[in-house]
Amino acid sequence: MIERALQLADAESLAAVSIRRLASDFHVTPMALYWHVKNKDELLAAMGDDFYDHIEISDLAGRDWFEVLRLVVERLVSSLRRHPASAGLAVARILHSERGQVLTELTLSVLRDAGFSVGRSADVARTALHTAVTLVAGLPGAELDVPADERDAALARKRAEIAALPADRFPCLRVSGDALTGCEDAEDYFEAGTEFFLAGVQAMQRRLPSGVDAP
Amino acid sequence: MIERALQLADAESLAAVSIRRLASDFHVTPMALYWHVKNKDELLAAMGDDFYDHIEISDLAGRDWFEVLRLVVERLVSSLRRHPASAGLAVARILHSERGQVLTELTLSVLRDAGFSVGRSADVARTALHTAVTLVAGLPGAELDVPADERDAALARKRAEIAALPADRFPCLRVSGDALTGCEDAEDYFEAGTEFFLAGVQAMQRRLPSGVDAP
DNA sequence: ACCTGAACACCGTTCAAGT
DNA sequence: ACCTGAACACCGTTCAAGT
Repeated sequence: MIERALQLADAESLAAVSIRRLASDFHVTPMALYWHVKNKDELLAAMGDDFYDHIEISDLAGRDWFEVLRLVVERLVSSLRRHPASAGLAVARILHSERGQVLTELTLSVLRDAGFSVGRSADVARTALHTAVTLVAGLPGAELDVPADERDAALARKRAEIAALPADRFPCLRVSGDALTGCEDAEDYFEAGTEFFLAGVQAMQRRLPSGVDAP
Repeated sequence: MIERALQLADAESLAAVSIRRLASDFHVTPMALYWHVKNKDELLAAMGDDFYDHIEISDLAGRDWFEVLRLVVERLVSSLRRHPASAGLAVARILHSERGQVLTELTLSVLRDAGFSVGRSADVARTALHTAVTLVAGLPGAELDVPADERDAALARKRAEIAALPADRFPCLRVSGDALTGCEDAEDYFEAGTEFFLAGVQAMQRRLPSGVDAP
């Protein structure tokens, strides 16, 4: 049922996921679902939890802090990519999911070891999750708020609108139209996004008082 | 009407914004609103456009590219902070809003001048917007998905749950509970988030072949 | 243990009609 | 130019009842 909801979100949109719609997919009355789930919020929660249930974390311990951080973002990204239309649900669930808790604890602990203060560690950990979610949910050209069979048309419309802009006032925008609305290589995109985040963290660490832990 | 919708989103939640609810606030039938707005999507679009209508851009030209980039993020953030619960609506509207187009053109043009390729400029510009939205919508402790009068209680519940975690397995999480769920100083938070983004951009620029434009 | 039927309070939206 | 009434197809949810 959760799996079906995640599929439905990707195929049509997260907005298309409803108790009644799922019930009719299962040839059952809407009220039948209330046996399996307390209410719709719990359904969405279970969808968000799913992402953490599919992340490998047991092999992360005992590595360099920076490598752990990179792996955490990479694994978040690849887990979220399984169901991009629901990726946003993961943020609210990380501290309610058992594995989300373990992942957070591990991330915070390597950041503290690297010299970040409690506050900064929390900032970086939060940003790691937000980065992963934003990368996946914001993949240019994915058009996740639109049914799958209308995505090509929606994207074409978007590009036509940019191309129709006056060339004298919007020269950069016009040459960047395709780059803004689409993505040549998704793997490159996710790797670049992850590197961008890691570069920010490194810059932050360089400003730390070296040799001693931050307060 | 748009202003009322934005207020309602902040006071209760974006989900509370409905045609029928707005109509009843104005002591009018739901169908009356359809005279002023084509449908609900157009209402949400107008809410998203509002953010760009309140950004000053005319004084941005003729400055150093890095200063422009900082100002763009800062102004996006302060405009989005006017109505944080609706901040997410801005992403879909930037290229449909007149001032959003101008802002994007300006941003892309300073990035191109700084030596970034078309693709990288698009990446950085997109990330600038996503950063601003994520910072505002993700302000720890804001609890924007919950009615304003339940936010304190929701936050307290969240913190209690973290405090109830087993101390042996989640030591870092427990000491970071408050830092993860709340924010001591919002101004510091937004400034640090902006600096984090800018540090990533700087790291990216340092990798550029110097003296020549990237392909 | 799992599902149904009837009911209620909500949604967005259309269309013809009113002033 | 601006609003209403009635109607339709959707929502989530409760509660008592069925097997």
